[in-house]
Amino acid sequence: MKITIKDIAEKAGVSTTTVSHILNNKGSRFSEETRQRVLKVVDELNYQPDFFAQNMIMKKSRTIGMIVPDVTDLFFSKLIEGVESYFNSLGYMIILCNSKHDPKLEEKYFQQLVYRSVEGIIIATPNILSEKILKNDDVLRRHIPLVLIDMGKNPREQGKLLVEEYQGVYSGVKYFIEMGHQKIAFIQEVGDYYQLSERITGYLNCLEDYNIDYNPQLISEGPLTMQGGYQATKQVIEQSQKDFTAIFCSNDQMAVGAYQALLEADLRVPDDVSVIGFDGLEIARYMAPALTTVYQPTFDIGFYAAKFILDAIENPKQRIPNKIFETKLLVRDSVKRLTN
Amino acid sequence: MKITIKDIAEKAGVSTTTVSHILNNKGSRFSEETRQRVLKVVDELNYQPDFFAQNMIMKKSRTIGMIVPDVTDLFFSKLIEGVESYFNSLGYMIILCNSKHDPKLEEKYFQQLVYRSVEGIIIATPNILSEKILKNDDVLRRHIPLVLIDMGKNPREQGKLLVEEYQGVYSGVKYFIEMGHQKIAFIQEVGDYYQLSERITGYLNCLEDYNIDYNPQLISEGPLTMQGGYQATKQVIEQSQKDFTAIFCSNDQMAVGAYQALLEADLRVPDDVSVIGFDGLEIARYMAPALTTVYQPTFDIGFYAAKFILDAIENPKQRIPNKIFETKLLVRDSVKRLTN
DNA sequence: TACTTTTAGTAAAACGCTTTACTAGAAAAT
DNA sequence: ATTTTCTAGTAAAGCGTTTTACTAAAAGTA
Repeated sequence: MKITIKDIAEKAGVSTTTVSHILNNKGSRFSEETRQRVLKVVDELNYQPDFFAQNMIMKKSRTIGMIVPDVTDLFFSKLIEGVESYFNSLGYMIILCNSKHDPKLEEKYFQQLVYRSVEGIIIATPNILSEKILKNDDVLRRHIPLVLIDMGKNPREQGKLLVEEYQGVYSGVKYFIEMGHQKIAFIQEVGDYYQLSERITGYLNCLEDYNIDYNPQLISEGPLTMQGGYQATKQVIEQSQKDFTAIFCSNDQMAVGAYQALLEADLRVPDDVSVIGFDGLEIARYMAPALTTVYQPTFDIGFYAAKFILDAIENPKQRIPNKIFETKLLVRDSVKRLTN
Repeated sequence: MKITIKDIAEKAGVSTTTVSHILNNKGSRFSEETRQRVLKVVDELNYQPDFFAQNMIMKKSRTIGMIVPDVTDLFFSKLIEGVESYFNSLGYMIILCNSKHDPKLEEKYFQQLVYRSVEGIIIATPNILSEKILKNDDVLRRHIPLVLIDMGKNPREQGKLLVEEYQGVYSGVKYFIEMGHQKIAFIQEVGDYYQLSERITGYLNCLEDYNIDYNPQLISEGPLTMQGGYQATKQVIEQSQKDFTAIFCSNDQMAVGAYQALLEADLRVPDDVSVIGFDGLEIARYMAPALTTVYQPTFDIGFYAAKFILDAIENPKQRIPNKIFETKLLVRDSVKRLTN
C-alpha cells in the first residue's frame, strides 16, 4: 500500500530512527554516505511521511479553519483571498466553511473544525454567535486562537477585527449633505434596524449633526446582496413616493441592485438620485456611473486576521490583538452636486 | 492536556475498548448501565476523539482538496459554493487553495493536498496542468479521485466536467447575426488565441457558416476579469476604429469592463454596440442594460464535481464519469436588432 | 451435574511516525 | 595502556485511537 518509513529504512539498510533524523535534520550527524543512500531511496520510492502519523506526535496540523456566510459574496471572497495569501507560503492550509448565513451551520462547522484540530479559526459573519462558539471549552483549554470579523456584533475581548463603520457611513452621508442633499435614503442589512448597528447610527447621527430631520420612510432593509439592494430600493421609492435625492447603500452589491431599481423607476443616477455604496469592491469602479463608495481594506483585513492567528500560534501566551481599520470615501461619479 | 479515551475509561471504570465500542456502536453489546455510565463521563469531560489518531487507523480523512485560480472570481466562487454544498451534510470538509493562476503554485498545492491525505481533489483552472499532476504516482496508486473543471484543456480520460463552450458561443454569435449584426468583435482569455479554444472556434465557425468574413482587428484578448474586459474592449475599439456593432465577451466579468470601455468611447449599449457575455452570473442581470449572456450551470458543475468525487470514494473500482453541461442563451437587453 | 452457549466485557496489537535514551567502536587524551 | 570523548548510529517508548482475538462469569441445556 503506502510506503512507510520502515520500507525506506529496510531498503537503505538503516533504522527508522536514522531515516527520520535525516529527513528532519535532527539528532546526531550522519555520514554523508548514509545520508545520500537514504535520500536516494526516499526519492526512488517517492516517500512522503504520513500526515496523520506525524501530527499525532507533533500536534501541528498546520490547518486553519475559516467560516464565512457566503463565498460568492465579493466582500467575503476578497477576505478569503487575504487570508489565503498570508498562509500560502507558510505551509498552512485553510479549511473553508460556507455557512449560508445559518447560525446552526456556523456552530456545527465550528465544532467540526475544533474536532479536526485546526490551529486557528477565523469567523467572518455579520451574525450573532452562540456562547458555544464564543466561550468554547476546547478552544479555551487548547488555546486555539480565534479571530472574529463580525462588524462588532459579538462581545469579545481579543481577536476582533473591525472597520470604522460608523465613521465610514458618517463620511458618506456628510458628503451627500455637503453636496446639497437633504433627503437621504438609507438601505441596510436585514434585522439591523432595531439593533441600531454602527452603520445606521452613523447615518442618523450625521443627519442630526446637520439638523436634518430623520424620515423613517427613507429607510429600508434587505439582505446585503444585489437582489436585496434592488428590493430595498424599490421599497424606499414606494414608501417615499420618489421623494429623495440620495441613497446610501450598506454595501456595493446593494448599490448594484439600487441602480437597477432606480433605473426601472425612471430615476437616473446621479441626475435624479445620487448613490453611495460601502466596501470599495472592484465592481464599484465599473458601474455606470462609477460608484462613489466608502472603501474598506477588505484584503488587508483577511491578511491581518491570518497574521494575528499565526502570531498567536507561535506565541500562545500572548493575547490576540484587536485592530480597527480605517475607511476612505472614494469619490467617483454617482453623486451629483445639488444647486438649489 | 487533551482528554483521551484513556481518561474516559479510567473515570468510568472500564477499558478503552469498551469506550470505543460504545462510542462507535460496534462490537458486542454492553449493559445499558455501563453504556450510560460511559456516555455520561464522555459528556461531562466533553470528550472528543482525536482526529489524527482516528485517521491513522481508519484512513478516512473526510477531506477534499479544491484548487481554483481565483476565489474572488464570481465563476469560481459559485463553483466552490456548489462543491461545498454537496459535501456539507456529509461530514466532509474542503481545503481550499487559491492558485492565483500560477501553475507552479497549483503543483505545490496539489502535492500538499496529496500529502495531507485528502480523499479527493477538484481542480478548476483554465490552465494547462503538468504531468506531475495529471499522472501523479501517489494519486494513481492510492486511487485518489481527481476531477478537472478545466474547459477541456487537459488530456484526460475520466473525471472531466465540461461545458458546451463551443455551442454556447456559437449560439450567442448566431443570435447576433440573426439580429442583423455582421461586424462582431470577440474578446477572450489571454493566450487562448493561438491555441484556438472552444470558444473562439465557436465564434469563427459561426461566422464562416453565415459567410461573414473574419476580421482579425475585431479580436482582442485579456484576462477574464473586469479590468481585462475593459482593456480588451478598448483595444478592439482602437484597432477597428469603432467599426463594429456587436461584441462577444468571453465571460460576464469581461462584459462589465466592456460596458465601461464602450461608455468611455461614447458608444452606447445596445444602441451603438450590442454585447453578449458568458456565464450567466447574477451580476449580468443587474447591469444596465441587463446583459444578454450565455448561461452555464456553474453551481451544478461544482455540485456534480463533488458528487462524482464522493461516488468514486465509495466505489473505488469504478471510473469517474465525465459530464458535459449545456449552455443556454439568456436574452436580455444588451442586444439591439439592426434594421439596415 | 457437566457441558455448551451467551453475555459483557478486556488485553494487546497495530497504525506510522518522532524522540529519548542508549551503545559499540573509533579516535583522542592522559 | 588505559581512560575519555566523539562518531554514527539504534532500540524502544509513546502519540490516541480502533480492532481482533480472547476470557471469566452467567445462563441455558442435556
